[in-house]
Amino acid sequence: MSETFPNTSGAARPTMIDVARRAGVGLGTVSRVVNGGHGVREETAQRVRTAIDALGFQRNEVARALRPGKKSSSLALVLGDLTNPFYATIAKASLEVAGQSGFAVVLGSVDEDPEGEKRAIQELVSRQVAGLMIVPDQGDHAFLAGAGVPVVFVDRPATGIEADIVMVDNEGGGRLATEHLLAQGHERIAILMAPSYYTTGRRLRGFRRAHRAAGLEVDESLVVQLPEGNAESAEKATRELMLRPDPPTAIFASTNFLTEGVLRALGELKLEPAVVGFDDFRLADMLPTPVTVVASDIAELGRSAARLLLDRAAGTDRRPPQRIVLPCALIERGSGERPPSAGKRKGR
Amino acid sequence: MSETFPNTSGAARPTMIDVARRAGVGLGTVSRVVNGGHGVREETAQRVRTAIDALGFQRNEVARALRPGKKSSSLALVLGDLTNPFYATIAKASLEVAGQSGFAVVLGSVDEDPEGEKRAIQELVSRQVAGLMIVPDQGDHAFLAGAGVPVVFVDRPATGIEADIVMVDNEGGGRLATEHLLAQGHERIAILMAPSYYTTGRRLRGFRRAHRAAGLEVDESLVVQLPEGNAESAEKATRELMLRPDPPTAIFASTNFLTEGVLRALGELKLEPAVVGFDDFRLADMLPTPVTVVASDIAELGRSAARLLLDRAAGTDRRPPQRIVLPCALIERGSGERPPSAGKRKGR
DNA sequence: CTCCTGGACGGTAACGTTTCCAAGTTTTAC
DNA sequence: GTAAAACTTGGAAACGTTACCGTCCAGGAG
Repeated sequence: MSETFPNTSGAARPTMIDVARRAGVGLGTVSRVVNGGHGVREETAQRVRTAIDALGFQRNEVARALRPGKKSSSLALVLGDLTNPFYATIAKASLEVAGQSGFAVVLGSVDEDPEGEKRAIQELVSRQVAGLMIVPDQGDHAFLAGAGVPVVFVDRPATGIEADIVMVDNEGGGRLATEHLLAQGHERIAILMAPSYYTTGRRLRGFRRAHRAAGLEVDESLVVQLPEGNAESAEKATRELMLRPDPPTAIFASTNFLTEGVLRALGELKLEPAVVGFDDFRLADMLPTPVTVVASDIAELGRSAARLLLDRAAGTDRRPPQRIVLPCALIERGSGERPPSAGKRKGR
Repeated sequence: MSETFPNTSGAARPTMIDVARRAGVGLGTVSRVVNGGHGVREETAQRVRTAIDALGFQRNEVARALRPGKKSSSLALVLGDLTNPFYATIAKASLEVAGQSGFAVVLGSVDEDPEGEKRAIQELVSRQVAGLMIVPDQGDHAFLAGAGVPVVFVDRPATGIEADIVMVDNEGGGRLATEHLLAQGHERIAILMAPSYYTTGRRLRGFRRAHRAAGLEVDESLVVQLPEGNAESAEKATRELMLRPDPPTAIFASTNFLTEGVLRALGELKLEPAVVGFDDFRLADMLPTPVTVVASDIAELGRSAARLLLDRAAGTDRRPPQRIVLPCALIERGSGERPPSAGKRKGR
């Protein structure tokens, strides 16, 4: 039968008052038992617990969160497209850590829209979350300072507010990728960058550093700033790049989606320059030429963020804003180890 | 300036009382204005709005949700591994729809653990969410009946409670995939199934139906029940399957992760039986042999679920439990169009 | 001019919890 | 044996909002 009608035991879920009445104790005592039972005689506590079980009582978290100081036992996570495995991994990892501490996670997904992000964040704050984990867009985040909620930024810093941040070593990763290509003898390396992401900028910096360290000039025409951060955009750019009279012999794709686009274009053109991508992705090792990437532990990004935020929310951690930087590692799979001469048409 | 210091009126965020004081009106009036402003003179309403803007007031959703009847404006979504693009897509889509109606989504991720799911759900219910979207595990969900919250099941039904459900046409999809392989002349088709999922069972049913319709017997030794639903498990099973004296000439992988495992094994063995997977996945078209799949609109699954739940929560929809079934379509890419004779060693 | 009607508004009682304080009870110390 | 200290316990006051119930005022009808 489809519970169209309130259940027989009465419509309302039992409250602490019901429990107190049933156990023959005061309201305060029930509360104490529910919150760990300190300062309650074991015998009394037992009686209360019996009543709780009998009634199927469950604390109303909303009422609890109403009390001043007591923030709700929820964290908020604001990020972009969950369909991007990068974000999904962060979400999963932070969910796990939060869950272990009895915290729920409220998700705010924002499709890379600066104004929408602010709205989403404020909605979440109005829900009295205990803390915010944000993968920030550009734009000022100063409005967060007044919110009275601890904030941890993930993957990239935000302007206008000083807060904890967990990120990967973008510059180091960019440098690693580039050095690897240089070591194969490549001298004309293109870099594809998503538009105005902080991370991409740092990766470019590593790219430049590696060149400088090798005593090479960066050909600025090979530094491609894409209009959009998706695969299509990268595919188009790659096609143009490779059809130039002086194409690069290697490509560094600064983002997982961009890597996909690059590979799509190359597959179509039947060209095989060396390719290194930033961030690992599923099936990277199963493509016609397995893809070499610079990767970091994205899940750890999410875990660290959640841990840090929980500590802040609990008031346990009163240190000044932390900055956690996770290392990147190169995973050689084939596409990044092609020599410069391989950039010719396949099967020449 | 970045509001580093609490605003002058005191650290706490402003409440309706602050607004009322500032606007020189009563508390009730502020509430009326915030909730649509009926029964308030325009002039007064304007004064209230001015005060709201001046103070940066935002309604405390927690306090609001405390009132009886008023559920919080949050939906809960309980699902498995967000890292699985299938789940991620559902999450993203439902988030979008909910967001458009001003609802937040609280996520409960459960790693396919029957007991953990119950705990997670109860935690969410205690947060007074307005509705639950659940991708259910096995196990009885009767305990939901008393929760007094509308429930929509996603992707698979649950026992013990009658509720709305949104799912894909698993049987039809399984039949479609199988018919396609049969049409290529395959007579020995293996099916790989994740353990005890409802969906997998239906897909098998379609598999059998297609055989029967073609007047063929199913070789039960080719119906492989995997111990786990991951790629590794499928990889191992595929290896064993293909090394048999009488290997199948085609494989139907009933899940996206399983498809991956199958391909991994085949790549290693350098064998090329026909392969059809259930559910599309990123890069499926870029693998050495592009992968033919039976796919459905997963995002629509999430959207429908959210829409349905919102209607239920609002009380708009009082129809008996609905059952929405989305169609599947075959996407031919190559791996499913190989003839039976191709199942030999590559480049023989 | 008075009475009545109706809209606008102010005040107050919930909602279910936590926290504080006072009162009661036991234990400890002398 | 008494006083003080420690521990239990009950009750009441918040938290910020909504809903209801009056009161007040304006305007129309008689």
